[in-house]
Amino acid sequence: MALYTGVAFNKVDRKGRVSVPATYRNALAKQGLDGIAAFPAPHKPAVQGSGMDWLEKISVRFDQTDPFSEEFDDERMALLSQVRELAFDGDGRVTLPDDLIAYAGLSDQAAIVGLGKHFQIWEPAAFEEAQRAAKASIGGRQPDRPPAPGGRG
Amino acid sequence: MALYTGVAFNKVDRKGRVSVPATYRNALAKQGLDGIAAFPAPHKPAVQGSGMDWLEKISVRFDQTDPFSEEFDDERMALLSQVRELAFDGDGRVTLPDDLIAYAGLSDQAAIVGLGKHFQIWEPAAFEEAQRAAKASIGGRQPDRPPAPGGRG
DNA sequence: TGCTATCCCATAAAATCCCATGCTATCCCA
DNA sequence: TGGGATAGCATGGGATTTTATGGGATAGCA
Repeated sequence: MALYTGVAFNKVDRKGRVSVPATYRNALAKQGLDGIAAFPAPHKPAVQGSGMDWLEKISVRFDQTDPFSEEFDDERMALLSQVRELAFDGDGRVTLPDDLIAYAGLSDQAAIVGLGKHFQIWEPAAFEEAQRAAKASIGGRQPDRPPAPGGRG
Repeated sequence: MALYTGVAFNKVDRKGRVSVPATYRNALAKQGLDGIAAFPAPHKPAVQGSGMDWLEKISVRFDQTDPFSEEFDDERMALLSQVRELAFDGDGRVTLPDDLIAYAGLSDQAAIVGLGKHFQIWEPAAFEEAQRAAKASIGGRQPDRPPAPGGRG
């Protein structure tokens, strides 16, 4: 299984398009996926992304009860109604919907942050701040500059 | 496998027609279906829609229960007897019957809400409220960390 | 013949595709 | 090992195609 790592600072153009780092795309392509699933990251002002395989895993869980059970109704609606399936254009970009752009506070640049099995898209300044806070909270020594996505470190 | 996700706010015109989002139509078309199955959503003031696959699936589930049990009899009748097949017109719209419009309280706008294997058609304000409630009820639980079945973490 | 449901066409807006351009990293060869 | 050639990537913008939507024409039915 591929892991998303590193950070890329890419442009958000006037049409709301963002290049997904090639390393991510390659990882997704190996799974036969030609796009990503995106939704508002819980608790964070960011867009969370992953492969559609993740989405299918989620949905299976929702279908385990009888059709009249209300057990998962809330989760289904809270989650699935906010998920967007974004296909790559011919050049490996996705177009972010307006509501997700607004949720993450994006303007013309985006930090695409690898987090293992998923990744997040941040407004760069907000990301720097969140990263600073994260480093402080773990207290360890960290490199000043994050490695490029999928980089050799 | 295709999943219905995201929300579309579409018009309900004076003839009761609603555009089904193109992404949904494509998914339905793969099932060889040129329309949707629609019925009152259980427990919710909304129209529930799906392809035939979903109906077959729940039908099977009904049949797996103890044949002498009356547990699902009422529900089965309530649901399956109310299912209507709504065909697409040439432009990918369906005409909602008056009783379903009334049941969902629709006027001139509809929120078409993806819920995985099925979707629902809501009056927009009612949907916003339901979504807010749903989010609140699950808190910020991470989607990859499902609650134990039957439990509310 | 009046009403309703279905089909068909027109249009504006939006999403998608396609190509061109620098730039950078990689490869190849002397 | 230097340096040019090559391929891959991020980006911009325009052309094209799809969508969503409104309205009218047509056909079916009571």
